[in-house]
Amino acid sequence: MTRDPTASRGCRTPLRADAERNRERLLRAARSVFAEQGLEAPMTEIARRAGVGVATLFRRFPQRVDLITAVFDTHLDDYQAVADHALADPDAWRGFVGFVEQVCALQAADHGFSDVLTMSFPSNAGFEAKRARAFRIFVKIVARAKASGRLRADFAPQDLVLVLMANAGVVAATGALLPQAWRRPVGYLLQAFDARNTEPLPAPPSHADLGRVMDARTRESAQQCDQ
Amino acid sequence: MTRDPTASRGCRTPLRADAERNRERLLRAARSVFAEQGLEAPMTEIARRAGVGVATLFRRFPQRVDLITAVFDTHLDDYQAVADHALADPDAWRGFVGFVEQVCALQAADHGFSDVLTMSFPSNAGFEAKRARAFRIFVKIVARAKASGRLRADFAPQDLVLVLMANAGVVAATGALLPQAWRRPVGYLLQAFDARNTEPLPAPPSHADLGRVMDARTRESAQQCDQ
DNA sequence: AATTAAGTGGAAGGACTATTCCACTTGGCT
DNA sequence: AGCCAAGTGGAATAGTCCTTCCACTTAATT
Repeated sequence: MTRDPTASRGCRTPLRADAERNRERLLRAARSVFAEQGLEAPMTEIARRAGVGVATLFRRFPQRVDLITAVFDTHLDDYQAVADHALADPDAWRGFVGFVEQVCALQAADHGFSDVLTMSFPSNAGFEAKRARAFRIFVKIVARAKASGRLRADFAPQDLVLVLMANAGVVAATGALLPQAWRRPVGYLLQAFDARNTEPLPAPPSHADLGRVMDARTRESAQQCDQ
Repeated sequence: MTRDPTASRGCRTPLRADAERNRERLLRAARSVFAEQGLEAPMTEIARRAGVGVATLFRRFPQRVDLITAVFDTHLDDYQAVADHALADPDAWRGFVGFVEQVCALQAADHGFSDVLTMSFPSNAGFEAKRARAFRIFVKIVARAKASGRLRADFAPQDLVLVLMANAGVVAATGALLPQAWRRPVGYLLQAFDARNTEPLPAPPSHADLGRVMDARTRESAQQCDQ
């Protein structure tokens, strides 16, 4: 994409060419390890797969969370693209359904991303800004689908987070053995979101509450103090 | 409940009185630790809370799985009781809905049980027999609710397992911070199970497939070889 | 009260992982 | 070509947890 070696990170002094090369090998290795094993994969495994020493990994990404946000930054772009595409769908309901299905498919395809979607990373403002931007698109998708009459009026945008948590549970349990199993519960949920279902529901958690939950999840998996 | 000290386990020689006392303290401690921290809580923490040495814990329960099945055996009785109660409900649909809600509530109340419900323990035949018996009741609950016309015809009993996996995900993520958050996605799912929703769904996993998944989950969390 | 097999606690050993350190290497510049 | 700051790998340290071991204690029996 970019040729400027400084552009890939926000640092003052550009990395030496070999260091930049190693950084990219680390990102590639981390991407596949996180996808296979989740966010708590051993750092040594990532360094080994990248073919560099662990010191190089820790010098470039002092905290696990730095590596995580660097790896999944591009995934958030995919997330955003899926949202944009859904909003552009001439059929509002189909756009909504497609968005939920595709995001759940992203979760199923990447064990790490599955968790990232239900955690927050306050130490990386850019990362959270991307998430917030995609979520704002989703709010529009929801509004449009409600206006079309197909999405029930009491659907709350926060429900997406609950869906992602539920799907993460299914994907974590069924994993590689039944890679399509998640489609069934997601199918049920999508039908429940149809406006033909009008029975009252328990109240959704507030946006702020979910933010606190997502923060807490990050903190418990990263036992080190940040900043 | 029982006064016969041999009755609480299937062993030949009864335990010495002090040993039996320690065994019960261990079970009580493990119950609360598993509930709070999940099935992977440190063994030393359990021994510490029981006020005994770790050796006592390992002598009585050589493998973690032995402790888990001993602790959750009584929970399976609750599970069974909930199923029996649901089947006895004069309103078949209300029985079905109540069963799903109550089992999900059991998951929310106990982090360990939440996982136990989606794992299998082939090394403990009695444990699996109890689970199978409760599941057979659930199959009847399902058949009766379908016959009443309120439960959609394409609901599969295996869907319960997927619901439990999804709920485990929600409960694990929202945890103590939002102890009621699970009610909303479960509410959605229950509405989706209503016969008014007739759109086709992705096929459910077979019973055998889910059995394999549940076995695999047990194996990965217990890295030791069994038997 | 004496005997002894059963039971006990805590230390020790071993596996695994995160993180730091430092002697050595190398890219980029003159 | 030669300098040197930037960069490197792997060893060393530290922390956590599981599991075993063994010298000591105690319940039950006589």
